[in-house]
Order: sequence, then structure tokens, then C-alpha cells
Amino acid sequence: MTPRQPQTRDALLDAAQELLDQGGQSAVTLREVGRRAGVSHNAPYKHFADKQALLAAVAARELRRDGAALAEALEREPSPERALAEALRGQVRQAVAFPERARLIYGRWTTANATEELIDAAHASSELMTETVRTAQQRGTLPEGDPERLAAMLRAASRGAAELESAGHLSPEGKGRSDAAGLIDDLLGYLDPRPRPAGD
Amino acid sequence: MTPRQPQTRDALLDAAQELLDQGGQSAVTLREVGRRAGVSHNAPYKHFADKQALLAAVAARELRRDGAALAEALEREPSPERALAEALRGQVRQAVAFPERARLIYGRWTTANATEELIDAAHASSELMTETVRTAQQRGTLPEGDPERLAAMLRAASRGAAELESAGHLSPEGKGRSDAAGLIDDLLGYLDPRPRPAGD
DNA sequence: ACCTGAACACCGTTCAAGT
DNA sequence: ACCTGAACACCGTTCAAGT
Repeated sequence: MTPRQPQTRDALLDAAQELLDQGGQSAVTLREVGRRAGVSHNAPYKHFADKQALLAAVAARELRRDGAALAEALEREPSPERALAEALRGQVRQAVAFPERARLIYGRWTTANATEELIDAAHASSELMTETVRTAQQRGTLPEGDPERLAAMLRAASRGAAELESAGHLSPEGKGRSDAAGLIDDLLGYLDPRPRPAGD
Repeated sequence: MTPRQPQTRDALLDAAQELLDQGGQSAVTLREVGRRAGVSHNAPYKHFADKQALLAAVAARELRRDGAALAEALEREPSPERALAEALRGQVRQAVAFPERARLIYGRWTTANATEELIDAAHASSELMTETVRTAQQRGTLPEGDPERLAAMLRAASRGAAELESAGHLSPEGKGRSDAAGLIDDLLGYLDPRPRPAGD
């Protein structure tokens, strides 16, 4: 596990992510992963305990990406509520663009695939989000209440909206034309006690 | 397909649902389904086009169950907002109790498994929900805005919350002790312009 | 109209063996 | 320390055949 020369390991990860994006978890076969990385169907076992561990590594990569996006938004945007909105919108956009990666991140982690790097990445991302919510509450742009719960609610809504859209359950034809990012904007609008500024 | 003697068909559906609940979609093997229904590993193909179609039939059953639950809540509860809260709470509870059924319902429907019965069940359930939201808006217990979008947002939040909880991503230990049903209660509380009645 | 049994091309995983 | 090839027990699906 975790060999010193990470060339093969990275190639395996890239191949796995590509297959995941194209056809979901069932399309990630260790045989095809090996084939694309230019090794035998069996080489992945020298870098990952099993298929679950390989997928967990892909998930951890993606989670760190999400966390970094929020951190970046916080530096770029002057107000925490705008940074939060920006980050949530970005998360939803990313989840709709790569739905299988999102399912991996938010799916069940068995003891088998809950590696330390995955748990750490999830914890860091969740902490930063809660902290941002707390700051926005202090500024009066989010309603009062436990910031951890409010952050969890926002994560749940974002995750659900992205999943509904990418599964095609958001009726794009009706007059209530809705996309996932729009639903999150609606939600933030309902939550902000102040009138929303026009134009975005 | 859809034979006149539904004994085997029902037995196959029951077996598939049981396997789904126990181990997810990958645990639903046609061979084991046949074994439990007392037929050959091949008999399912006389009742369903393929594995996807079998799972779609399980999903349709569950969707009709959800729709019926909302209809029942509407008859039992005097106010639409209470019926809505009741139905959402029930949906979340059901989704947490049987997470794999929920994933089936809200997952992607390929052209292969999007049978008419599945689409109809989804449409009916969604219509009833939108109608209930509209009524609550007229009574002033939900904020204004397109009822279809608001209904979609509530569905997204419920779905996301249930998924987060059943995947174990709702940190049950911290002080922000949150469960999916609680998050939905929080959300409805934020949305109701009136002060919430104490006690439930 | 429904079911069976053999067969095909795939899997994940294990193991002995190579460098 | 990393990789290969054969092998095992599974899959979904197809097909010819039975009643």
C-alpha cells in the first residue's frame, strides 16, 4: 500500500475516476483500471487493499477539492454569506457535472473504505462550513440556531438538489423550471432575514 | 412480461426487495432472487426484461407507498402545513429505515427501467405535494413563490437529509446532534412566517 | 405461457511465482 | 517492492429445449 513511486498509483486513480464518471461504480472494474494504467488486472492490489479502497481514494481527492473551493471562496468574497452561497453553488455545479463522484463522497463508507484520509478530508470540509455559517449568523444574514445543524441542513439540501437534478427528477419543462443551483438560491433567499440585493 | 398468474412475479418482487434492503443493488442477483422464489436462476426473465426492470418494479411499489402516505396525512391532519410536515417526516423516516429503496426511487432511471408505472407513480406523488404546498402558501404558512419550485426544494432537502443520515454523515455525537427528521423540522420552522406553536 | 439447464463473456479476489 | 498469470467462485444474459 502507498508505494514510494506513485506513478502507477496515480495512473490507477485517474483511470478509476474516468471510468467512474463514464459509467458509475459498476463500470470501475479493476481489470479495466489496470488495462488503462498499462499494468495487469492484478496490479491495483499492490496499491489498494481492494476495489472499495481504490474508490475511497478517489472520493478523498474530490472531497479535498470541495474543501479547497470553499476556502478559496472565503478569501475572494468579502462577506461570509456570499462566500457560502458561492461555495454551495459551486458544490452543486460540481456534483451535477460529476454525479458519480458526489455519490461516492456522500454514499455509505463501510469500515473497509473509510480510510483516514477520507475521514480527515470530510471533517475539515465540514468544520470550515460550520464556521462560515456561524460568522454569517453573527452578521445577521442567516437565522439563529445551532450552526452545526444549520450547516448540516444546507449540505443536505445541496446534496439532495444536485442528486435530483442529475437523476433527472427536476422536471425542466414545467413553468416551475427548476435546477439544483436555483433551488439553493431560493433556500438562501428564504433564510436571509434581510431583503436580498437585486442583481447577482 | 406481466403474466396472468402473479404468484411467481410477486415472489420475485418480494425476494428482490428483501435482498435490496439487506445488501443494496449489487446484492440483488437474479440467481439468488430465483432461488428464494423457488424457481430457476433464469425464470425472472419471463417476468421482467432484465435486472433493471425488476428493480424498477420494486421502486414503483415504494413510490406508490409514499404517495399514499401523503394522501392519508392530508385526510388525517386538519391543516395542509401539518399534513406536509407529517408526510415529509414520514418520508424521511422511511428513507432512513430502507435507504436502498430510497436510492432506487431517487436514482437515475435509464430508458431501460423507466417503466410507465414508475413514471406515473412519480408524477402523481409530485403533483400531490405541489398542490399541498400551494394550499399552505394560500394560508400563509409557507412563503410565497412558485409552488413547484418550493415543493422541489422540500423534496431535495428531505432526500438529502435522509441520505446523509443513512450514510452516517450526520455526526450524531457533537452538540449539534442532528438527525434527518430534525433537520426538516428546522427547515419548516425557518420557512413558516408565523411563530411556531409550542409542543408538537 | 412459463420454466429449465447449459453456455458465454464477464467480474473481484487469492495465490504462487517472477524480478 | 512491485508486478504477472492462472485459478476460483461468482455474475447477467442468451439460447435451445421442455411442458
